[in-house]
Amino acid sequence: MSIAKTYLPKEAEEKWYSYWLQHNFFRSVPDEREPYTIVIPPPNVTGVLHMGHMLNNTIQDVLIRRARMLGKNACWVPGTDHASIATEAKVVAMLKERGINKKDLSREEFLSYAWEWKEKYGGIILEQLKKLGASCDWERTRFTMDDDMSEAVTDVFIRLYKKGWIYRGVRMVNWDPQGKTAVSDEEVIRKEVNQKLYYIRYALSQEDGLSESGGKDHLIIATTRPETIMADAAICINPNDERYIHLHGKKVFIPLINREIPVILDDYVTMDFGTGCLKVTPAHDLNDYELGQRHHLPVIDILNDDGTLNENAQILVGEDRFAARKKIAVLLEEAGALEKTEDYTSQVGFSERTNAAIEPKLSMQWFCKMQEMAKPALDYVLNGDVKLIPDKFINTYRHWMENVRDWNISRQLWWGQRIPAYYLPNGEYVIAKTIEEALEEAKAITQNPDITAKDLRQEDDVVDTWFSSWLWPISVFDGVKNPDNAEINYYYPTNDLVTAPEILFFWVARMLMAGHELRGQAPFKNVYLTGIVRDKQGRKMSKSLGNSPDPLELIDKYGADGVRVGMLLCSPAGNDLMFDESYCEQGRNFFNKVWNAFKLVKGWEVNDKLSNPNAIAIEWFESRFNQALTEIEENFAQYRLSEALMATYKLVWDDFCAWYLEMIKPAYQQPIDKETYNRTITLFENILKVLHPFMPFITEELWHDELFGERTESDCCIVAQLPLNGQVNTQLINEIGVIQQIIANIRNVRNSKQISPKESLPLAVKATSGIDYIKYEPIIKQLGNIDSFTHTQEQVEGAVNFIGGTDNFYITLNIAVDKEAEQKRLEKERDYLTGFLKSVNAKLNNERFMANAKPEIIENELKKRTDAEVKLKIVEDNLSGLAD
RNA sequence: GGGAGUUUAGCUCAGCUGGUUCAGAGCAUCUGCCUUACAAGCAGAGGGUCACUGGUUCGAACCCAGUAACUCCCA
Repeated sequence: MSIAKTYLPKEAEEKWYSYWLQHNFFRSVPDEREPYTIVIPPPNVTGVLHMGHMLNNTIQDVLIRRARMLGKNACWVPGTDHASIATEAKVVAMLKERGINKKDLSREEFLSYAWEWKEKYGGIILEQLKKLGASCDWERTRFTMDDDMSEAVTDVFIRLYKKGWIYRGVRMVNWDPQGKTAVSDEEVIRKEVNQKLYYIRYALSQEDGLSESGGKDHLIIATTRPETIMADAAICINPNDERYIHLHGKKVFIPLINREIPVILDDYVTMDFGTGCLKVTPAHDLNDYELGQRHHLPVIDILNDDGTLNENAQILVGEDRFAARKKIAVLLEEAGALEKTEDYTSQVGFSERTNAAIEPKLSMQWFCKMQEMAKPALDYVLNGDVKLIPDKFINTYRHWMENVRDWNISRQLWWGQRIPAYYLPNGEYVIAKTIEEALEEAKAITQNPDITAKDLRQEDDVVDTWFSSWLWPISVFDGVKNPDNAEINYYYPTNDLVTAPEILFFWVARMLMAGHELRGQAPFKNVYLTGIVRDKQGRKMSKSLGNSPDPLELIDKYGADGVRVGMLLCSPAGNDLMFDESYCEQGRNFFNKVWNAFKLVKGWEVNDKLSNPNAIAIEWFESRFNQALTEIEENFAQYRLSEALMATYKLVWDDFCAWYLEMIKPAYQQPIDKETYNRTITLFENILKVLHPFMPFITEELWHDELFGERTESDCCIVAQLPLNGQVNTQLINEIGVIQQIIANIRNVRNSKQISPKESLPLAVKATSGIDYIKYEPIIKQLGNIDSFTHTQEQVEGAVNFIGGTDNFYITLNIAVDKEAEQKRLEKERDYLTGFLKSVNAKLNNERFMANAKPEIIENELKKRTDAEVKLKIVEDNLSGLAD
């Protein structure tokens, strides 16, 4: 069987992915092996695959594949998240396109549309992940609104309610007027916005003849929200503000509506911001709300849920808040109440989901107490039971957990798990899993046996999506409803969680809370936090900027293996990565290199009669391989995936292809001996194993080549066991290091003298180092194209020389040596060595150094000294030889 | 305003407990090569005041203090 000139990723990818599926290699069921578990951060059903997913899932797949090859029972649970706000918005938009208004639908009707939408689009990302090679156990695919997952959510709600950790209350919430729902603090994105600061004149009440005493009949406030003046409950000034002493105890009129409000004193007010007079609008600003509470001010809510002004506003009723802002500015101007406007930039919150400007709004919501749950969740991280990688996130995490506020868990939406609260006609409510249970309880608390299900009304709100996804690592194994089942006992706690730092609080912290509360154990041991994928200019990749490549096109262009390698090459843990397609190109070049190396080996003819001349090369590479294995292992242990990949890359490209294969490569059209051939095939197989987690497809493709002999159906690279660490001959590695130096020097001489690599050269060595060059002669000859290699005690006249290790080498050329240039070069080297020696001696002659430095460091300095002395002598000898 | 982080070659990053030939890698660049696995390649080379200023130390990219720039989080 011959092998194609280049590797064709697409064919191999399709072929092997379905082969793996057919043979159930991704499947995991509990057995006696050690489990290794990852639950996928479930992507939103609304999403399409973006570069963040590519990175995140490449990392997870590398970890999972490696664990599988280490003999663990690797289980990667996939699934999707229902993403209540985002999905509901999509469905509403879809309905709108079809000419259907959500308001005209019943809850049930709307939900059936939503499910229809989910069935159609909800699995797209998972399908796309398959193209990347993701080895998830697809039989375990879960959705956060699967019946049993939802039941778990209800159970947990009831459990926490019974503990007194869930309560209902009026709070200032972040209101999304477009989604018409409250959103949590974490779902509000603050952005700098260019606004105007309106300076508005409020007339003072004249009842006590103030205009004479104060000389003024008005005060001026500065606000960015003039449309909320109708909701003002007071004007607040700082009691220490000397400019306004005359206002103490006075009252003012709100312009346009002429409602009278008091002037109150509170040192909350910053004197040097605006005019120092603050309008207090308790219904529409969190700080004002708290101020209002302190001063017992009325709460006047002038906004409807959709952001339009209501009757309480008296004017501009029905206008949208932003339209109202423009109009009221005109009205104020006309009324002579607008002093001036100024440009002003400030932070405004926007809904993460709908991008609508968030409106602080008072409303009745359900809350989950955080205090008790935050403590153990923080402790897991602080005492190291759960490791954050990189650990710089511990500080942020701690800060958040120590300042956590109660979690608003209700959402005024339909898509999600409906809150299991049932209201009685008298306004009381009961919490129950079903309406039947609710009815029982209602009868009990009201002492009224005649209550029927019809008298009960279930809460309209659903719970926040995170209230279901915080159960994810437990509920995917049915561990909420059946806390002692075999699966959860086997797979929980999971090993690694790979996610973005942005959702450290949203999700990771809450999973820790739920894990502790429900199982007394953190849900995972390590949290690997990936960076944000940015473009070359450092901008976050986004649809609106259009700066994100289409992942599937990338896979098409560079192969899944190329893209995987490309992603990892530029992804240090926790740091953002500046993605550039050239990384994928590098990945593609890499697998191409592997392919070509394979072609070389495959092309060899074996002659049984030949003896093995390559024992040293083989032993050297085996040692290097074992050394690299350790290095790779250490990198993985520290989650330095890009470095593990780089170590693999260099092992394959440099050590194996550039050195080993060149060392053993038979001359053109010459056969190779059997032993070298067989050993090389084994080495190649080991290389495929090490490469597999990074490049699953090409390695599987090559694995099945007949070069490796017959394979049984289930003998696949994906389930092969990684090679064990073997012996490392350090002396051999060091000596080959010197040999490599010598060869580089020979090539350099050729290059600088413009001698063709085809022209063989004579090499002589004057050795004192004790390296047995005879042993390495075949390698030097083969790689340096040397025809004779002689040992000498004398300097070789008229030859070019160089130092390899601490020995002096000569190449006699049949062209004259440029003595002057040679002298200059040697002088330069002499000066360098002299300087170097001086600095080493300075250390060694320093009493404090000798007294304080560790023995091995002193030993090292001594070695540096002897080496430098030897080299200096060589250089000086060569110099005097040149002078003769 | 508060907190955290970053700053090392043209780019992206390593650099562990301060001590290995006066700081390493990959990519990019330059030079020479279509050398029979690979031009998606081979061989070689150049490239750094470790942000800045002080301090500690026999010794600092690394520890300490300050400054600057950038990024993120919270208000």
